[in-house]
Amino acid sequence: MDEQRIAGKIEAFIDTCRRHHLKITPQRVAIYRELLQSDMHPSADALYQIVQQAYPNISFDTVNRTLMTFVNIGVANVVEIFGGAKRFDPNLTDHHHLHCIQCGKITDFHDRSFDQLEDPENIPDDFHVLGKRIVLKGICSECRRKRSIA
Amino acid sequence: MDEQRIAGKIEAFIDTCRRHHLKITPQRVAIYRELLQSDMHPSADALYQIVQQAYPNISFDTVNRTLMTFVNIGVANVVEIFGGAKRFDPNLTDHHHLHCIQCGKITDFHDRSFDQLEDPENIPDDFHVLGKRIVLKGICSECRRKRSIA
DNA sequence: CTACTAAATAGGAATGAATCTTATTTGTCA
DNA sequence: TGACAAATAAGATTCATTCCTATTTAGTAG
Ligand SMILES: [Mn+2]
Ligand SMILES: [Mn+2]
Ligand SMILES: [Zn+2]
Ligand SMILES: [Zn+2]
Repeated sequence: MDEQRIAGKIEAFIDTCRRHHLKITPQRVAIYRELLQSDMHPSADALYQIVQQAYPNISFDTVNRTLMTFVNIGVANVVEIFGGAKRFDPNLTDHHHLHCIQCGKITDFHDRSFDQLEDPENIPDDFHVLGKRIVLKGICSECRRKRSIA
Repeated sequence: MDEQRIAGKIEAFIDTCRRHHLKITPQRVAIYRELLQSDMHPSADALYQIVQQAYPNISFDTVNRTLMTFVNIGVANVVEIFGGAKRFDPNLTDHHHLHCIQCGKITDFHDRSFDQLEDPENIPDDFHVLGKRIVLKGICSECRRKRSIA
């Protein structure tokens, strides 16, 4: 993502914060920026390690709390995992995930036909669907290579 | 699931254990039986509470370790979650999940057209797909009712 | 610009989930 | 039946998350 686009996203983020009467703190903006720049669906701790480089005495709690705030105001999501630490995603567009069961890497993929799937008929008719995601479990290229060597 | 069907499943389970050179312990069978009987995708702790009634001095570690063994030998799966404790699923058939973001309940649904979806074209061609699941996030009927009251 | 106030932060304690360690018990098989 | 590797119970440890509280700060009104 180029710096132009990031700047725009951060503008919009700041607007959203204002709408929710949240203060624009340097920590919040830094965390949001690093989340945007990362394409790996980082955990709170992974992001903490990164943000810490610029803010040496930021606390883990601030990173974690802030990420959950992002989820609450709708600028990020927690993604589906199979255990371990929560992983965060700033990509709000319709998309889906590849999940490497070997190394835990989570990769985006886009697919119009998946996005356009109708909600199924045979679900309890009083379940109110808010979002849909396809998760593909498998082995990523890197792990495949390592495997074929081993 | 009727007792007939459960008995059959347990037979098959015992065979699988033998094939993997795993001992048939009363704990293993009890944990597997309770997992089968539960349709709520229980956590290790939830299952521990249940199995404990019949085996008062079973340990949590045994339940947890045993569930992970089930995953390893392919008689159960860890299902996709958005944080919190792992949830286990003995249903190996092609199916998908409704996820209540309010109460955390995970409900099965079956849908032929979802099962039959082709793997998408535009994924890294060296990602080896092992399984596909659709997750619908939303609000379940109970939580909807509670909400409309509140 | 200054002062005020509610919100946010840092840092550490507490809780929850999963795993590890070790002594003991128990299936399995000869 | 006896030997032995595997499995278990119980508690300790590690990792993830949330809570607590004193301090700092963004936003705002004067
Ligand atoms: Mn994503
Ligand atoms: Mn299921
Ligand atoms: Zn991988
Ligand atoms: Zn619910």
